Amino acid sequence: MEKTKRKRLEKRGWKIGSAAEFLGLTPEENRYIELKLALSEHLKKRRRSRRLSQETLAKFLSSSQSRVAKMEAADPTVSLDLLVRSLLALGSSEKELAKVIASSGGART
Amino acid sequence: MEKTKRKRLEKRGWKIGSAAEFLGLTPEENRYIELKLALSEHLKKRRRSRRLSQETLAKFLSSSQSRVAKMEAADPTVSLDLLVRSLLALGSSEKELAKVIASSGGART
DNA sequence: TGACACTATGTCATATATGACATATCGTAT
DNA sequence: ATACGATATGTCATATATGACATAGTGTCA
Repeated sequence: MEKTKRKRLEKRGWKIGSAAEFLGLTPEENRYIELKLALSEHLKKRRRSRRLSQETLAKFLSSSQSRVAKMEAADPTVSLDLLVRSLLALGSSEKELAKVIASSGGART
Repeated sequence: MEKTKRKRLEKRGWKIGSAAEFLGLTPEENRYIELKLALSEHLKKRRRSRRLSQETLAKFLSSSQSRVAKMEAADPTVSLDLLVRSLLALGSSEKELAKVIASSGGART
């Protein structure tokens, strides 16, 4: 289960941290990454519910298709700034962002 | 009141947007900035409640006093990433972040 | 007054993020 | 099969963020 996660993250290019302990990430790095993952998944959902292609969304955001793809893949080179600005541009409310972020934590209801 | 805000932001180095309309910012830019302001204020609060100096916090974050000052001043050169990572490092929960972000919106209770 | 801890501001070399582009892969029709 | 729209992946030049450092300002205490 943690192995799976490791693969999932390594595959995505996350080679964070230094020492070869546990998963190689500190709890804080982990929470930060989970937060980005949650936002990127939400972005994908929102785009799809609007029936937009990555290309169309990219133009709307003055970005490029490849960057949108990377956002949705939670590529390590995409910043929280870009994710948040994109979601705001897509019409997400602060409350909505808050919900997504809160859920990236304990996933408690 | 809006004049005040403009000064407040311009003074801080925010020279966003292009055209000279209203405040020079689109609603999305504005919401993005408010979000950063909310986080930076929260960071200041959290640091103070822990009775840490900027210098001490900086070392803890492997950063520098000047960058901490800029974080707290919501300087345009500080990223959401840095703000969020700092707050997580300071022990903020996802729920807490969510609250701060939600409040940066309508400020509804 | 000066000395002090703390904070703010400006600059810079380096590190990281970004849009753009090419190209590959996938899905799903015909 | 092939063709086509969408998505993924890799690279690169440029843009932006970062830590570090110097220095200036601010408050407080003797």
